[in-house]
Amino acid sequence: MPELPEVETVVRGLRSVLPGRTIVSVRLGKTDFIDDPVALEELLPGSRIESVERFGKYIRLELAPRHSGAHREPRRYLIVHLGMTGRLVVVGANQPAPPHTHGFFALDDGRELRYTDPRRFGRMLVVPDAAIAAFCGRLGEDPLQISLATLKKRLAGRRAKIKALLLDQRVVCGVGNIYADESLWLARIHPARLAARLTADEVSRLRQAMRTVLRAAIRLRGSSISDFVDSEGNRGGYQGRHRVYHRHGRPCVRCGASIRRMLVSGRGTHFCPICQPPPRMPRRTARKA
DNA sequence: AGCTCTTCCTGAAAGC
DNA sequence: TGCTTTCAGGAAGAGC
Repeated sequence: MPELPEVETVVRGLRSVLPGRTIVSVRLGKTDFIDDPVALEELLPGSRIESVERFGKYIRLELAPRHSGAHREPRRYLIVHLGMTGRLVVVGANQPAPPHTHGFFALDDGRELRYTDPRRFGRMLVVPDAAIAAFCGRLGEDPLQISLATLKKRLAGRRAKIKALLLDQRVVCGVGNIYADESLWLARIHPARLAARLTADEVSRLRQAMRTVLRAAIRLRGSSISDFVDSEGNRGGYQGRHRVYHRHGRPCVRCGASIRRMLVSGRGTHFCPICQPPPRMPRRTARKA
């Protein structure tokens, strides 16, 4: 499942080939994951790609304004979220397309940007210049950028479990299930701890753990669990470095205890029961007699 | 308001 | 062995 390191890997690949290229035509397959398919078909052809950026788990292609006659259209952005199983690759337009390829964006150099997504949990939309700040503004800060003071502020007073908040993109953006579990293990914090109950030192360790884990994962070009591949179709290398994710029943590399799996806020959650001590049970309300 | 649960979808894995 | 059932998960929206 593409999270921050996987999306960063895809973005770096796309950045090496897309800027300067113009989209010449658009062909779509299934469109139920696209906000406005007609907008993609009408607004993208003739648009030159200026830059490729990541924000959270989103990919943002900046498109230069088109000129229609004397009229200059607004700058636009193509926003792509890979969801669970989305792939964004650039290949020769004559290459056969794998099943579930629902977006074909032909480029002016004979290649094609393609979007493949079996489960269609991804998302694709065009956002005009005037709306892009609001769209990006809904997200919290990037976990590689956020200051300790800001993170403390975001968690202060929150009675949700810390893992649920790490997955909430309005708190920090880009962390998903794998890197939430890996970061909490490195910081020695149980995923079901309430955010408001974390000590200042624990919040600091958590921030540092996210930075360590995410940077290492970027360095290894992400985790290929199910079918993640980068923009050239290559698998990542970080799946071999997972310490808890999908390791339930196997020994903790730090203390040897058996890694456990539980549900936290409906998510499969992996942790070490020794290194990550569980929260004390909430005080039971007084019972009559 | 804040938090958790449900829903969407398909392929892989578990179950019989 | 092979078919059927269950499950995983990002994020929007419903429900409590």
